[in-house]
Amino acid sequence: MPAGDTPSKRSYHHGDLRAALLDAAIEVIGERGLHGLSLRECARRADVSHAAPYRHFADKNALLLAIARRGFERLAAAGVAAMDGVGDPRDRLDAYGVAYVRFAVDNPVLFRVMFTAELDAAEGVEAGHVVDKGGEEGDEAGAFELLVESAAALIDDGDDPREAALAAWSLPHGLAMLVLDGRIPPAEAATPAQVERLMRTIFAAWRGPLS
Amino acid sequence: MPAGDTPSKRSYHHGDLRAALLDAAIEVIGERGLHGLSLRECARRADVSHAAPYRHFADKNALLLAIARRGFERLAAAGVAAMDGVGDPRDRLDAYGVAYVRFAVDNPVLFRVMFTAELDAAEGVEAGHVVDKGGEEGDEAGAFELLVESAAALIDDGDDPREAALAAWSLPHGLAMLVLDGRIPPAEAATPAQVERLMRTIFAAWRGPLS
DNA sequence: GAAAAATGTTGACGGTGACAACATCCGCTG
DNA sequence: CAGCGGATGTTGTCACCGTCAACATTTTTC
Repeated sequence: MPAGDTPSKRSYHHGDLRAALLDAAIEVIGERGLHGLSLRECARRADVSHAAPYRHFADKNALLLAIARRGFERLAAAGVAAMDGVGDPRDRLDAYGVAYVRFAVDNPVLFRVMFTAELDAAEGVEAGHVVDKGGEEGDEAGAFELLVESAAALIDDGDDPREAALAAWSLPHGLAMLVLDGRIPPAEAATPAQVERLMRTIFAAWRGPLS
Repeated sequence: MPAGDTPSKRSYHHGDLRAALLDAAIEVIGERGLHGLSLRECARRADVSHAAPYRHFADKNALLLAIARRGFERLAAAGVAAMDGVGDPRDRLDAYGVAYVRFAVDNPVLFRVMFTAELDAAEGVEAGHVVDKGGEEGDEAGAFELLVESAAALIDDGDDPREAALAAWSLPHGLAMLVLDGRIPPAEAATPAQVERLMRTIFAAWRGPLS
């Protein structure tokens, strides 16, 4: 029973290892990339033995899934917040798109894990938002539903608003991916402000569709 | 010399191990996903010892990069072919987008490796096409240049055609990603024909921008 | 206060990427 | 045709990783 422990050390138990592991994982991915992530390294950074993570995550994949879940929650919140108070449906789609790309640029690791991991095929994530199977509330409607509603106001009756929403989703998603992959010349997307301007230009050019 | 060799065993040397490894790798990724790829498994499938791949690829990353290179070549070819003979600039953009998504759906492994791998940061790939440093011909202009040209004919003088081309690139790219990730409800994108119809609907809705 | 559940540790196993040293084969020069 | 050198494939090895089982410690519950 080690007595004189440093301010942080909680002797045997960690306190909130689960959260610490998630943070460590995000940090590691940011430094070494997704394939450079290892549970052991996360354990090391959390000052814990190499097998400790298995008390909180069944699997390496489970850890990534938890990260993705966190990301989807934040993305949905950002989308909802961006559309909040915006009345015109087209402006709502614009606002959503801008928030979407902004989120991706501000949280590259989360966004990558959300959409790059192969945990996709594995259940737990669906249609852009996390599925809470047997979850507590399940009140997370997903920002996609709001997209559909906004798109519905823009198209002819009889057309499928979900397809319009997909169009409204695909553009920011593609742009975000290209920016994150560095596929857009740095000259075009060096600073965040530049990215936002580019985004707005593109969305403006794209305005007028969906009808 | 070649001689009448039995279909398989070529005594000591393989014949064309490099290509065999690429094929094996694509196969493995298709079966087990990107993170399930291992050089040793590729070597096994090529009937070769576990270190043989290192005579052809400096690195696991080098293998992936070679796959990405192959993909970009084919994608560019498909894009060029799709636009060939199409006169109207807007129709050219449409044709490119359709070919783009079609390529992604038809070659999910290639597309994934092209845009998901972290080899992006490492040089060798740039702005959607492979950079042939000191390569032989380097005549690969990249389909992106054709996009820029087509977009240039659609926008006001003074606007940057590259930004318009980015808009024209982002939409199919995002759609392709979402389809590949299974993020689009299967009901919307179950069969290839369905995907193509969806694509055309989206592009039609999107028509009229860029001016 | 003891049993039970939760959490953390140690040790082990097979698989993997990467390298070094060695073996074999091919093509070329003389 | 001899043989030599480079290309290609092999064996052996090392550290690291994911995962599990067995064990230790702490907290919670009755």
